[in-house]
Amino acid sequence: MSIATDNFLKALYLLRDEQVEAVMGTQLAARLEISSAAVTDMARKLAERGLVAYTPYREMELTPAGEELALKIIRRHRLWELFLQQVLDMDLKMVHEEAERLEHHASEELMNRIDVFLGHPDFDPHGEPIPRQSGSLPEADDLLELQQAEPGKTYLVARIIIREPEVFDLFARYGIHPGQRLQVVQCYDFDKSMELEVGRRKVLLSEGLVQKIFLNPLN
Amino acid sequence: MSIATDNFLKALYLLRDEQVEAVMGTQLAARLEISSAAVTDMARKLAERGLVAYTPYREMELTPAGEELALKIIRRHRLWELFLQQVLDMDLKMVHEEAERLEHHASEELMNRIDVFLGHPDFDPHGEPIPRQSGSLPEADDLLELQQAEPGKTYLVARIIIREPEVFDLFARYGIHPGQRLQVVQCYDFDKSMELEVGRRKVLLSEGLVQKIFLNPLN
DNA sequence: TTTTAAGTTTAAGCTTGCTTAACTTTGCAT
DNA sequence: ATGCAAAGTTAAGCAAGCTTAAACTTAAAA
Ligand SMILES: [Mn+2]
Ligand SMILES: [Mn+2]
Ligand SMILES: [Mn+2]
Ligand SMILES: [Mn+2]
Repeated sequence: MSIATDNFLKALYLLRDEQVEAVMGTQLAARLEISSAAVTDMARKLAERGLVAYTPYREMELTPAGEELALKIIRRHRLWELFLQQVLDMDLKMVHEEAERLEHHASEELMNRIDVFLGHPDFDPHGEPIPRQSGSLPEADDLLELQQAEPGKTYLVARIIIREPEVFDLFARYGIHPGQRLQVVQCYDFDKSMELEVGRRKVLLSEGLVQKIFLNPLN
Repeated sequence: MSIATDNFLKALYLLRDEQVEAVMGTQLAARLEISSAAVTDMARKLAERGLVAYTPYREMELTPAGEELALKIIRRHRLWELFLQQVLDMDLKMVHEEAERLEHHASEELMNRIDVFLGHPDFDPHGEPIPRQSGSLPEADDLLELQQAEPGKTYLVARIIIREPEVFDLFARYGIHPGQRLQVVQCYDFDKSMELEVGRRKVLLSEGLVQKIFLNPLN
């Protein structure tokens, strides 16, 4: 497995996971920042190796073998993220960028030691589940979308799903991260933006930002 | 900088450091496990970039710019080694192999955090000096070669220089590692092998093994 | 049913880092 | 001084992972 195939399998898994529809080559190309010609190329190669189910001009899917590999890479990524955050106190954005590279270069043995060091953790610093060595995924509690939250009640940020690097900074600046407690001050139904109280501070979030946040009720 | 150039510059620096004579292409080829044609190729490319002083059919040398880069990579390597040993309790052999890859893939920022976490350490787990961010090298105490050690006196292992993977295991099995105290039991002048007491155990070392060990007198 | 736009594939080509095989140069031993 | 072995270089070629441009397929609109 090379870096390029690691990243391809991972992107295919994550895209599939994020949406209802089948994954199209253009999406993969956009996510991986390569041309769609390169995507076709890689798809053919991985199909030959039995990792991707692929028919020309049709959407593509991971085979069970491909999914198994994808989960291994995601496990590495998320273990690195948590390790770097816990041990070296790196912020969410750095941690992701660093893990994007380190995921390809640590031995199995090293990853297992990191796993043990962290006490076989279930979630990474974004609140995303860390696949286990067996390939199974820890069950997340049923999380509440921030949209569904009731004004006045207090919640705990459980998970933040961000793709855009700028947004990491934004949330960091406003203190929004997994584990943080917050309250809804008001919902603006006309454009679905919300006003929150995070710590002592009031924050206004657009719909796009609101959709990135998932909560657990605080007992 | 790519992995191949990183490794080339590092190997050139270390070979130069290990021996009196100038570095020959064959040595570099052997160390990097590539053909000498590939060495010539890389030498030309790095000469163009001002990192290596190179004239065809003559030995090659790092330029000051090349040396600066080499030291940066060595710094990364040794910081990773110490980090993996201290934090994840990996053994000397694993630590080296892991560092051989990780040295190319961590950001400056991550390396600095590791440096701070370790308290700006001066030596790696082999006893080799860790180049500072400035590029300077911590001065090692004047170490004693094991050959020069006097029977009866007690010493501290300060530094172990190993290239051969099997030897890591051998030394590990006999408990020989930096920080370990030992005594010379007897020197066999006829073939320069030595008998040591390491911990409670007696060990016989051939000349080749003896030459890998450097000591500090114990007060 | 034809047209069109979006998406995909093919073809040709580039770069890096390597290979082997044939050669040239160097310097040492005779 | 000559000849030879060791070291180094050149040439041709390969694989991976990309690129752009042109050709093609699909599905949906007109
Ligand atoms: Mn991530
Ligand atoms: Mn990656
Ligand atoms: Mn090392
Ligand atoms: Mn390396």
